[in-house]
Amino acid sequence: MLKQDTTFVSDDTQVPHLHKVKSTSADKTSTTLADQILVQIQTSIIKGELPAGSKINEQALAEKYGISRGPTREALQTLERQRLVVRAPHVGARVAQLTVSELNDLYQLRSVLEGMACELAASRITPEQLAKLEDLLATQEAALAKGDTYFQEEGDVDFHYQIIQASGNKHLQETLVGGLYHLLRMYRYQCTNKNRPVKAIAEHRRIVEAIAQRDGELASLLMRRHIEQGRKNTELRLIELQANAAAKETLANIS
Amino acid sequence: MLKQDTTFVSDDTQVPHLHKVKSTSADKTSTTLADQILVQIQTSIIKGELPAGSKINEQALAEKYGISRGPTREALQTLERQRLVVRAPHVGARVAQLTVSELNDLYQLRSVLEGMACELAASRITPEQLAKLEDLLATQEAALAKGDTYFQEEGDVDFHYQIIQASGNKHLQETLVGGLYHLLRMYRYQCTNKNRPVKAIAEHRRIVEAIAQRDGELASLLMRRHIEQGRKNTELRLIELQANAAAKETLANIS
DNA sequence: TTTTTACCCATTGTCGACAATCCTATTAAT
DNA sequence: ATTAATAGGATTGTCGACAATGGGTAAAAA
Repeated sequence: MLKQDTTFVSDDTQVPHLHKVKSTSADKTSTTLADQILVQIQTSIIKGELPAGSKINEQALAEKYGISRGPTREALQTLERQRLVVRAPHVGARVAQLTVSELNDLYQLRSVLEGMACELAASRITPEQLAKLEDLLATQEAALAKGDTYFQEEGDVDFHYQIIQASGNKHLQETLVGGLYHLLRMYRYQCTNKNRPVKAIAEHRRIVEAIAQRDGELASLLMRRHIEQGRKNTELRLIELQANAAAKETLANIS
Repeated sequence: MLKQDTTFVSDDTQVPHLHKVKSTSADKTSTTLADQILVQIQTSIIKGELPAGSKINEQALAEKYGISRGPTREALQTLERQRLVVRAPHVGARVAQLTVSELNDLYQLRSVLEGMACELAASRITPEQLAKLEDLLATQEAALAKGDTYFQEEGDVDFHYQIIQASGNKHLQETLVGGLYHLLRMYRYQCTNKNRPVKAIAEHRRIVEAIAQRDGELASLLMRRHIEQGRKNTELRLIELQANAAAKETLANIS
């Protein structure tokens, strides 16, 4: 489920007192307006409701969520940090474009970083974390038996997330979770590779085993291969997606 | 000199048509207010004029630069992305704290990323980029002969920066330059290790040679060792710095 | 027709004021 | 004396309006 908010305050149980002043109440989330709409815009982008490469109008976006441009701008800046949005001064924000070369850059970097995470996790993971990881794996395998594709996707994100957590390196965590993962999810969602379910889970199992045996080198190798598989898969889908788009484009231009 | 602005538009040669309509022309400053004060606050933090761990008051900061809180807040959010500032909702911003464990996390990550950069650079660097890199190295060696410590520091940043550029991986560049490098500079500036000048330059030379010979594996190894040297150096200084601070603290409490 | 130029409008950047929240100091209670 | 509760002040979050910039359109020149 990839915890959204920003690190600190890991476990707080403060009662939010839910006194909504404006708009529809019944929100579980309190903190700040910018944070609330952030996750909404996020999912809009990842799902493609805001199409890749399209321009974003601050005013329109603000009105859509019933707030002013202030928090909207802050959310956009956060989305820029997450690589989901590109902004230029005095010009505005656009949804990130999905290109093959960027996909490769992204996965290349991810591969190195998660390889590093595995190596660290192998030497630092606690028994509790390991137990949680194995639980998750069991859940995934159960879901696989039922052919549940949605939880499959979520489970995969969780799997990688837990290993990153177990690495214990704060900057690594921030870089991956705060910076790269959202864009990754966008590629994966829109290139809709659901998927190679059987093999991926099997690869997960082997990675966990390597970590459990404290074999960081092996875990890292397996993870990098696992990610490379995902990259190939996504790349193929992206190419055909773009071919379709290009075809539609030229067709429209001719008519 | 670590190029400040935000990636995209790598090589454009569009003529801006310089048709200043209003205000005084001949300003080098354009773009946006937030960007302008950003670099000022940046250097204030890196140099320790805003002490590590200290609270930042938006209003006071805005007044100091003669602007309103709006752009100030945006600059602070950017500083958060650069790891120089930590913000909490409804509480505010603090300058990042320098700790030994974070230093290690940071350098560990940096080591992996710059190793990766070397490997990519070795296979992708262009003759022009290589020439520029060797020029820089020559300049550094010349500066070393004169014992010029300031350009030494700047030159080192430039050296690593050029290799990162030569890697050609956009996300890697953004992660290192946009995300990690500023905090790194802060550690290095405040732990004031000026330095191990002779050895560092020699290491630089060997790295460049490896890249020129397209030996990415060797270049990566040398780079990782080079960075580890820097880490050790900085760690020692940081420890004694914090020991001093702690001593002063207890002394003040006793009196 | 094509290119250049000038203007207008849409959009972003900035400001000051108000609302909501947190921190602190003072007071009250055990 | 120590802790808990409360009120006040200080600081952050949000809003609406205005200023400044860029893009697009239409007229003018080639």
